[in-house]
Order: sequence, then C-alpha cells, then structure tokens
Amino acid sequence: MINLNECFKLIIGHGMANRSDTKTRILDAAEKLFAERGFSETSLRLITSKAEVNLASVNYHFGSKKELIRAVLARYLDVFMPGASTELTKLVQNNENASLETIFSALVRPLLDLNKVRTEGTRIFLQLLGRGYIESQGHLRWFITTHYGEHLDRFVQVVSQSAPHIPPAEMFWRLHFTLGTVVFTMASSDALMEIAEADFKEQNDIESVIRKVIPYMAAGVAVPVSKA
Amino acid sequence: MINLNECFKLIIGHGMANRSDTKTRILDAAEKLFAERGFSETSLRLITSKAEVNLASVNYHFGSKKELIRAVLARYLDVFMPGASTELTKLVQNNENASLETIFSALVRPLLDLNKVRTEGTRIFLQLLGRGYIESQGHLRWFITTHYGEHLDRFVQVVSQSAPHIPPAEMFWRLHFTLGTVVFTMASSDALMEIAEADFKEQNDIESVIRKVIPYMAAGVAVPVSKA
DNA sequence: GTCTATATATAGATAGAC
DNA sequence: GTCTATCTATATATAGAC
Repeated sequence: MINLNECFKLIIGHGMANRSDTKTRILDAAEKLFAERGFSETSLRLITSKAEVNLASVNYHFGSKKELIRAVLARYLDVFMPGASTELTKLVQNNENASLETIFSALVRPLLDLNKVRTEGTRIFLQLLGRGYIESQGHLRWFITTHYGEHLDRFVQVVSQSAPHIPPAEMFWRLHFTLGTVVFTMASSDALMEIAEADFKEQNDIESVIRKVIPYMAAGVAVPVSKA
Repeated sequence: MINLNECFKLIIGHGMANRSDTKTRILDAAEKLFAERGFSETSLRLITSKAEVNLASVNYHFGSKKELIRAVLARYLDVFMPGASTELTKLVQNNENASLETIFSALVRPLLDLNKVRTEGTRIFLQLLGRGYIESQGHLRWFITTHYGEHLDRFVQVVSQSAPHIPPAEMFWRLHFTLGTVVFTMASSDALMEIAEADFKEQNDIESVIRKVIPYMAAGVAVPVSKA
C-alpha cells in the first residue's frame, strides 16, 4: 500500500515536491500576502499555510524572513530593471529631447510586461515596492540601491537631461516626491480603486492608475523653481 | 525620614505624579517614537521606559495601544484642523480665485504653529500622519475621516473651485496622489534631509521641505487632463 | 527536502497588592 | 493611580527524526 504522495515521488524523483517546487510556492504565496498586507503584518505562518508547505521550509530555503522579502522583490527587479533600462536607451537614441511624460511613459511597457511573468504581476510589484520603501528601515532601500544602482542612476540622468532647468539638488527632492507619489498610490491602489468605483462609478485597473499618475508626476518634476 | 517622592505627594496631592502627569508623559514619549519608527515597530514597553512610567499605565489611561495611537494624533488634529479651516476661510473671503499654490501655502502657517504647541511639533505631526495613512489598515483612516471630515470636505471644495477644469473623479485621484507625496516625504523626511546634506551640502528643516513640495503638488493637481 | 516539536523572544493586556 | 508579576498570544527560528 503506497499513498499518492509516495507515488509522485517515485515518478518525479525523491525529495522533489509533487506540485510546483516548494521554493516557488513560498515566493508566490509570500508576494501576494506582502503586497496586500505589508511585510511586518504578514507572518511566516500565514505564508506557509497559504502555500501549503511546512513552516520550517521558509528558513530552510531562504534562511530568514528578511531574505525571503528580498528574494520576492528580486524576482521582479531582475526582470523590470533591465527592461526599463532598455526602454530608456531606445528612447534616448530615437529622441534626444524626450519630454518627461514620454520618459515616464517609457516605463509603462516594462511594468505591464510583469503581467506576463505572473498573474497581477504589475500590481503586485508596485505594491511591494511601495511597502518596501515605506516599511523597511533601510535593509530594502540598501538592497535596491546596491543591486540596481546603475539602472537608477541611468534613470536619474535621463530625467535630469530632460529638465535641465532643475538644479541637481532640487531634482533630488522632486524625484523623491515622485517616488512617494507612486509608492503611496500603489500601496493603497486597491482601496483607491474601490472608492473610485463606489463614488464615481469608475472602473480602473493598475494600468489606468499608472496612466493617471504620470501627468501628475511629470508636471511636478518640471515645474519651474520658484525664486522665493 | 521621608523621601523626595513622598514629599511631592504631600504637596501636590496623593496619587498625582510629581513631574508632568503620567498621561502626558506617555503621549509625549509615544509621539516621538511613533514618528521615528512607525506604530507597529514601537512597543508599549519602549514607550513606557522612555516615558519613565509603568508599563501598565498605558492600558490604565488609554485602554489599548490603538487608542493611544488615536490620542496621539488627536492632540495634533484638534489644533491643526480648526486652524487650517480658519486660514481657508480667510483666504476665500479675501480672494475668490486663489491659486492652488496659494491654497496649499495657506496651510503652512497652521502647520508651523504646531511648533509652538510642542517642540518639533510640525515634523512630528506630519510624520505621524504619514505613518498613519501608510501603516494602519483602516482604523486611523476611519478615525480621521469621521472626526475631521467636515474640514477635509471644505479643503476639497476650495481646491476643486480653484481648478474647475479638473473633473471631480480626476480630482479625487490627484488629491490622493498629493496625500501620497506629502505623507511619504514626511515619513522619510529625516533620511532625505540627511542625504541632501551629505550629497548637496543643503541645510533643510521641515519648513523648507514643505516649501519645496508645495509647487510640485500644485503643478500636479492642476495639470490639464490628457485627452488620451 | 520535509516534517514535528520546540526553543526563544517579544508583543499587548490584566489581576491584584499597595 | 501606580506598581509587580503574570497571562496569553503570536512571532521567528531551529533541532532532530524521517
């Protein structure tokens, strides 16, 4: 008498989980929960129960919760960052003086491509990014800037070139205002879409929200510095 | 032989703490820690040890941590909200068609007045607001909208009137983008000011950051709606 | 690799003496 | 009103059998 589980093991190899592998199941469950509830409000217990894997497997595969968080984000950043850089390069080649709105819009395609990688990928990624910048006291900021710094620098460079009337120090502030805008919007996007639906009968998805926020941010970044 | 503590009790009444009263000491310690570290990262143990009061006194005076959080915010909102409404009223009386930048700027004085109420009051209040909107899953949002809804409605009304080319649904989104901008900026203001100092030798305080962010937000809210 | 069981830490909240 | 001591819940992390 052998049970179903043992039967699978015989077919696909010993020690290999039947369904998709445990590591992936953890990442998939974790990213959804992190995006919805935030990092500190999501326990490993909740993750492993949703993933239908053992509690101890998180530490086996990732070492700690912090490293799991980084792994969840890395899976997206490794796709998005090179994609974004490619788009920026194409843009600069074709159009020396692209507008800010064009530059921001160039990031939309790489963002939406994340939906091909995983269901609701775009929404989840942006919410994760939001949570990450807001919640974590440094370790994610550090992780992102050290691992993807060259892409970020490239972005800053292209934006600065497109708005040469903004001095570097002012641009620093405005890009952080922009980060705040997008990060907060994405972290609360579910709630905001619900309200927009209830109060204005507006149907939105993550793309339409992105399209709304781009003009706002582009106008803010480029507004002339007041002389006061 | 009586000690100093007993002596104070004899003078100012029994059961009354000598220093400022326990409730206030808790509020003062809590608001600093909440602003710096966020709500869920701040334990009652940390608060009471900084306040030099007993752990149990939080529950005695406030009932729960959630209620303490609300009390901390209420102490500021009760000053700020009426002040802001007064400024808006004055503005509308003097100037039917005030610009968005003027409207936002009208809130600066009530904000800075919080520095008179308590040391670093402005910074702490804005950081708390940022943390509150970002962290809490509803209970603070609910508290703010139900207790201060009329002031918020008034603000929305004045802004909408100043940008009549923006339809209400679009204004809803843009005001939330604005909320995100200010809230994220304030929650990370300490880090941003440090970086600006290190990288650009720029000395900033909370007022100068507010002055920087206003033109950004005003431009974003008023930018014409794209026809796409 | 995966499981059970547990170590260890820390949280919010409360009972009851004073 | 304030204290000590403790309850209860929940967290991350790990040891060791399989």
